[in-house]
Amino acid sequence: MLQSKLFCKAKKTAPKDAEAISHQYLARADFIEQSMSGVYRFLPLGFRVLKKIEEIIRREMIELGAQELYLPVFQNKNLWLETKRWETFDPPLFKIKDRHQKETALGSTHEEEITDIFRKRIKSYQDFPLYLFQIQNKFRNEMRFSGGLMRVREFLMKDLYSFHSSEEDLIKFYEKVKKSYFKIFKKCGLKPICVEASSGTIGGDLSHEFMVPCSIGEDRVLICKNCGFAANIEKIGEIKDCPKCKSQLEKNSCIEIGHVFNLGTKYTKAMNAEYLDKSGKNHFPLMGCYGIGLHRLVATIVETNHDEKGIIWPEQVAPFDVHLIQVEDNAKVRKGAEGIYRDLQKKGIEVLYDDRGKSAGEKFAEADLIGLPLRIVVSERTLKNNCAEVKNRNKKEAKMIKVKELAKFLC
RNA sequence: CGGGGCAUGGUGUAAUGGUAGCACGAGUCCUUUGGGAGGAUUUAGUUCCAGUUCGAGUCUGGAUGCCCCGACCA
Repeated sequence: MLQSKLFCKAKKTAPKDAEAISHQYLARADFIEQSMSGVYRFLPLGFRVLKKIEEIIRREMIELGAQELYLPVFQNKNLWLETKRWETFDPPLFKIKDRHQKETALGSTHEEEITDIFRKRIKSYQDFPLYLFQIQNKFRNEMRFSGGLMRVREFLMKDLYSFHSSEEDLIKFYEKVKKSYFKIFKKCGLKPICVEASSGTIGGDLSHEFMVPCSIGEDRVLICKNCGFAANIEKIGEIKDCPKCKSQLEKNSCIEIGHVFNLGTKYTKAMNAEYLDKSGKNHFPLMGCYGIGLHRLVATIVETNHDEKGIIWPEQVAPFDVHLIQVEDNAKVRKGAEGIYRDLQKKGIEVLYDDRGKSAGEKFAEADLIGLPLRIVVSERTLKNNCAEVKNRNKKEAKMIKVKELAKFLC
């Protein structure tokens, strides 16, 4: 991608309302733009990040044996009446009326939808287990929106639902999903801790949250450094000593980036979704649901991967792999840079090529702000030795690499 | 939903009730190019509706929007 053609234009100043560092950098680097309170537009750079994360998650879900589907945003009121969640307003639904005054809602979660699909076509024990997931926008009528992408009213979410014929099978899968979540978050450059949580309004007997320690986090988590026990303060209250080993607990602010629930038979019972076992007896299947909020994930990645100059994208979620910068806009330098641009692209490396006539300092500052993992500088000075300068965004020192060996060096 | 705050070009800011100005950005042209360059030129603003006043960005009332704190959440 030629930066001269890139729709996103870096800015020197952030909107004055942006307090969270992730909000400031994402806005300044022009990844996102606010449209209204709690609603954000993803511009081309931001969208590329979203797509990268989506693909990491999708691959892991498929690895788990889950099948992807796509459910409607419009939710049937009757389904929500069945589970008695329509009136409780929990999770906070956006209720709307059509022109015939018929009520419907925008999806805030999809347990009702998925259970309805399930009960219409699963009748036998032979169909278990079943795993279905989607990556789709959720709408939540929260009391308040805050922190840029941290808490918004419309956000992209991966939601996975599992159906089981035995508790044992559910627990086994539940643990598998937890492992898979750790893999996903690691690829996103995050090191979350898994904590016991209260299930809140989604319901169920058991749930775990994935928490990333961060000062702007809204959750308070108690961690035992001795035995590794960790729990949301919401679940266990303000206790001082570890319930497992009696050591002193440490209090941490955390961002919740994922949540897994053992729902038991809450939804299958409420919606009368039954199946027949071997002996022809009716049973309610057990359910699990597992969510990751992608907008918050983007914000959390930036919150925990930046320096005073800008974002430092983890490799796998960066909008491009390489930021190629030409210093001095003359025929020789341009020819050198264009050659590298073509070579790298041929190798399947995604390159953002700064071909603009801006000053070197300005280009470097913008490159640091945008935060691609690798920066390659081409100038008269480097070309004199048939070299280009290669620098990691998260390192101070740069290396001179022969232009001919660049592609090989990077692969 | 309760409490607090703010509202001026795209962004950040100024203007005793009396000419809406500055900087950055953006556009065009020229000169520049190793850490946010210079010149020329162009562009664009008082959230909305009432009221007070000879005169309102400024005062009053209302609406709307946005931010922060609490409860809620991925």
